[in-house]
Amino acid sequence: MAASLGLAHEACYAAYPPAAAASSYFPSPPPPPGDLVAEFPPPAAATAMVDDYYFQFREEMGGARAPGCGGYCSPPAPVFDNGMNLLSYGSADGDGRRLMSGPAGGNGGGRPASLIGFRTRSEVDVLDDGFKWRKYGKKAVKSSPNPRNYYRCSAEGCGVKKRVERDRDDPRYVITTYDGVHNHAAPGAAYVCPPPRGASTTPCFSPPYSASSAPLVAAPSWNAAFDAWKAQLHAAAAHSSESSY
DNA sequence: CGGGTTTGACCGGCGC
DNA sequence: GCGCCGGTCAAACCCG
Repeated sequence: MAASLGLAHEACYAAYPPAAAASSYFPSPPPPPGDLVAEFPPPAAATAMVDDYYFQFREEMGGARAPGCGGYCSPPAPVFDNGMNLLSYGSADGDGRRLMSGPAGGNGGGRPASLIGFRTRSEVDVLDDGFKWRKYGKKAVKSSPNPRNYYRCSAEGCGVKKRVERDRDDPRYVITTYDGVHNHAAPGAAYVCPPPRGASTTPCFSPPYSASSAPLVAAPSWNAAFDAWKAQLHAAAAHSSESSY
């Protein structure tokens, strides 16, 4: 079965300052590929490369500026059915340990069915991503001075979970890890648009424009674009392995 | 009163 | 086997 890309929602996370939109999303430079995939065997070079390219992809696709707010909006945060282990993103914390874990994340049974995490520079801990979440736990983790919060999708029958915690090294960043694929549409796509720097830090939660006219990368095209990227990467990886090994 | 949050307890995996 | 740790449960609590 081909790995499918299940779109999580149509929200966007914004980060500022705008001038550094891309680097606001991800560490600069990105964490070493080895860290990204260390938890998910096999840590094939190709996989690491895909992860690396994924950063670039999101940076390139994430520069669309949302009118009416001071931030830049990233593409929708995807939740992937990644049988291909493509999107396991997690920056290593200070100890070099994984940030992501979970029933499927442990090495006991293979890779996670769908797991993606990302960093967002935000002063609010919980970013509205268009889905309704219910908090079910809070835990102090040894590897970080900041507590980790656990959320579950409130939709009946939807088992998607997410973990939210402040970056240990830079508390200005929120690390959100999604685990699972939503089996329903977002109840209300929300756009989180931090105001310009210096202004109130209260995010706006209503879309500043209709989804149809949004200059953001629309969900389907984002998926399609990423699919194209994957195809390129696999082709490149195949070519590279042929010529290098 | 219903739904969400808080928080301590509990459980299972893992390393020693 | 034991202790540590992360993840989850569930009762109490809070709030609209």
